[in-house]
Amino acid sequence: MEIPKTYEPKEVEQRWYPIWEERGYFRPESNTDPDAPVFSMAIPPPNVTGYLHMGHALNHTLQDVLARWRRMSGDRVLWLPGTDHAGIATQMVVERQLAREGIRRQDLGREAFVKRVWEWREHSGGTIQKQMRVLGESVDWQRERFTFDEGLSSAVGEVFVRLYNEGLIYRGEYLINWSPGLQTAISDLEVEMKSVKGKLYHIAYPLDDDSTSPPQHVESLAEAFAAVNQGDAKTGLLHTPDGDFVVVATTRPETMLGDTAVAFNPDDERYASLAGRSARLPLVGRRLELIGDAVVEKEFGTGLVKVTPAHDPNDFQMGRRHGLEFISVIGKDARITDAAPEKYRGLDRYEARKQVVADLDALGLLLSFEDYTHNVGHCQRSGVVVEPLISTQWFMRMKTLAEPAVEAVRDGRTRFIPENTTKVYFNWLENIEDWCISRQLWWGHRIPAWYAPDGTIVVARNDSEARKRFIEAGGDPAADLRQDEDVLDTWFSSGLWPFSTLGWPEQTEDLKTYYPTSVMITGPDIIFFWVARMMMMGLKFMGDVPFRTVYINGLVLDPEGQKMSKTRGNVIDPLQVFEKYGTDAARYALSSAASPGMPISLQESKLEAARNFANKIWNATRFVQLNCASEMNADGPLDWETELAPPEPADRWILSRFNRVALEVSDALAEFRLHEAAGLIYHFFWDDFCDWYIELSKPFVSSKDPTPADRAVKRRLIYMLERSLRLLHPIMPFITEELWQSLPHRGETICLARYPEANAAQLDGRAERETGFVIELVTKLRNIRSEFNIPPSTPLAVRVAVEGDIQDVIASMDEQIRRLARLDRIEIVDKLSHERGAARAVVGAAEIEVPLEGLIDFDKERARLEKEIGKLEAELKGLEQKLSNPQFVERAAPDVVADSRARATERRDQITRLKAMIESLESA
RNA sequence: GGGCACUUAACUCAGCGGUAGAGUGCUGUCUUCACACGGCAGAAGUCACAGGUUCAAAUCCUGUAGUGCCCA
Repeated sequence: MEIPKTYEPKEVEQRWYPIWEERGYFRPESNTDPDAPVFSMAIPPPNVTGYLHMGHALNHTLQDVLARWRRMSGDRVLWLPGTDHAGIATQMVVERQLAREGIRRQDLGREAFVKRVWEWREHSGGTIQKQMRVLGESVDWQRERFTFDEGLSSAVGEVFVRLYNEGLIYRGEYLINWSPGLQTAISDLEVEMKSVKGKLYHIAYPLDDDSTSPPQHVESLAEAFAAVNQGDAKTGLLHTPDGDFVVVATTRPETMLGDTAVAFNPDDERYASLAGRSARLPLVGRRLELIGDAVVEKEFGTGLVKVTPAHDPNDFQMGRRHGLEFISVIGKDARITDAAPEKYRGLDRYEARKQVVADLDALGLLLSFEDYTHNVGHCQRSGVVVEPLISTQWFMRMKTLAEPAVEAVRDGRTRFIPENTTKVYFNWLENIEDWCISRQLWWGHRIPAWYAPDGTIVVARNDSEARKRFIEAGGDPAADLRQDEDVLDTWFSSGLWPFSTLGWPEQTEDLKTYYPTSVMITGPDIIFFWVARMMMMGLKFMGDVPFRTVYINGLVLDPEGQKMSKTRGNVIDPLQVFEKYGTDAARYALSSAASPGMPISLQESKLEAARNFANKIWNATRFVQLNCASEMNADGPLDWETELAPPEPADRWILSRFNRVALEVSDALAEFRLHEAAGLIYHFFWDDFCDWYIELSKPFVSSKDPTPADRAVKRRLIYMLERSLRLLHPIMPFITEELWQSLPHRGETICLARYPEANAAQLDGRAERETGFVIELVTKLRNIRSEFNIPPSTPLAVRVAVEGDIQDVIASMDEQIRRLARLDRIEIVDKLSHERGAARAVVGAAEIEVPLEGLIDFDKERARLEKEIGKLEAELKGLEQKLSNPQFVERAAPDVVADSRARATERRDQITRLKAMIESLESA
């Protein structure tokens, strides 16, 4: 059999997934144990529009590691895949396509447009699924769901009806965020605040003006304003020969066309006299009330603000509190409406701004304008500045839903990892506002509300139910009921995901079995959008949390630590990365970098290291295959105790190390420290298994005429390798399956093989100490060789002065030590010699001596030993300082004190022996 | 403006009360019969700064500075 020297991941990675999928390994039904614990996850559904990005690759890898680990550990695992119809995003994609054909969606009409979106989804919808298969994701494809499925849609209707009947969904006219770009209402969360450089304008409104015509030009107001405002604290009350004026500050002068009041803080002494007076609105002529309201900040501008109740959230509230008029002067097209003076009608909001400013200036009422950086709400999807305006929409009342969601995390029914994300979650839920759920789009779940000609609203699950209820309530059977044209916010259906995917509102077996799910792994950007809403909906409709644990993975950054974005042009395509380094390597790199909640900057060096690791695994297996062929036909993994000859110290050592690592890996995975698990396995495999265990085995496996003991060594190698592959499989599924299949194993796939569990009886402190000694001995000998530039081809001899058990260890591993350190002879002696041409070292309780006649000189050797002494003395000094402090001895934990004493004694002893070596050489 | 993180070897990051770690890079060396995507040996850090708690602080607390993310 020809095995390539270098691991070529591609072929291996293409081969296994179809087999895994066909044989149903990833279906929970592959576990036939009726008492198996259940582990379930619902995947965060990617948008159907798209393709997976690096964030998905991380997120999916982490989920797959957990799923595979739990599956191998004997759980009945359901990892449910699916996609989101992503209302706005998808509609935009298809509209853009149509635009290329020169068609607007309005030209097609609603029905044809929706059909077109479906067609497009059928056509390109498979991209994500393909990518997920490339990543090796162990999802149950037979349970795949889509938020626009029939079942999920009926869940949406059910929830809407129930919440409406409870008064938690209502329809009404309120100030909402309007996206002029998308021509739809959007929720608060879809508004992105961006810092924008604008201007702050100060505008004067005449006070107590009873004229019915707009005010005329006023001279010198600006100078008067400047005169009284020398310092920081501005005054907005001007007394002039032309009368009194109030000065308001605004960044949006065009909205003054809709002003219906001027407000100040009631505690602001400057303006106490203004209460009850009125002002006249320039350019329009409307009379404005002067009102006191606590939301006005005394420090902002002059402390006087114009109030535009129809175009600003704060002003809207003030308008309601004070019974002000709501005048909508900006329409959904972001142009000035007919409610404004004729001159401005039809102007775009920014043109209107220029015009208003010019006109105010002409009147002498524009007192100043200055550069001003402030935050402006932008539509997250279209990027257009959001226009707050009054519109009739559907809303969900959130406060009563939010409380149980807070409570469930507070009392630990759901746990967040990392723990500090709970603060973010609490903060949002505790300050939650009602949610605008209707969208003026065509792609989405149509709002299940019907309107009768008489204005009656009927909310029902479907058309016929609506009609039935309408008639029952005394409606005219002949009346024409029309369904609401609008659709629901995509997140409405996403919020139901953990139970709608399991069949709700039907009480299915799956729902009973897999809800609540075990873990939700998702990104930090959708804690509010999604996690919080799933919590609320799950608690409301299932009476229990949707998941026991929420793991928030970090952002994936580019190699410079910058956020990836299309505008920056630094987006890394995961598929290209997976192609270049191999899927297993990329998965390893992501897992090993995933410290919970921490951002990951994707360095090439990490990917290279992971690729090298994969190559190492490949070659270690190659070594075993080439050298242990005679033992490869065993029926399954061998039992260490009964089928292998009595183990040597090195065997007990590796077994002990393996069990220790298996224990630590399980702990790490259970606590979601995947990066730690990855590192543990890496170092066990590379350092312990490859660098030492395989090397120690070489004298035995290469013999042409193997003894029973040699064969036992080979079997142990196979045994350790097979178990190591199982330990690694959740992180690197393809290479481990490929190699595992080539070794003696039990079962048809490593996916369903048992995850190695630590066996406490196989932990062996003594073996670890003994082999630890051998490792140190070999390392010191290699160090001597390296220090004195002795080529590997020159064999050396060593004399070891040591007592007791260690003599036996050396004797039993004589051949291995000689091979690893390239020695031709190891001699046990009572005492070292005095010869000057030799290098010496202290190894634990032993002393060693390497005769190097002619290769070294005494001065160099003394310098080397003194350097060693220097290191030991530095350590000893620290220890002695501690131990001489009575409070340390008194108060520190007894084992810490004992440990320090033991170490101090050992160091002192080693220093003494090293010094004696130098002395004996000097006197020689 | 408020909140949450981060600042550790040249770079990217673990560690988060008891002897400073990894990967990459660097230096030297070896084409030894698994692997040069490798072996061996090695150098490299006042753990941002300033206080405090403690017998003991990279680790806990407070403050300062810088960086990032989130919310308003």
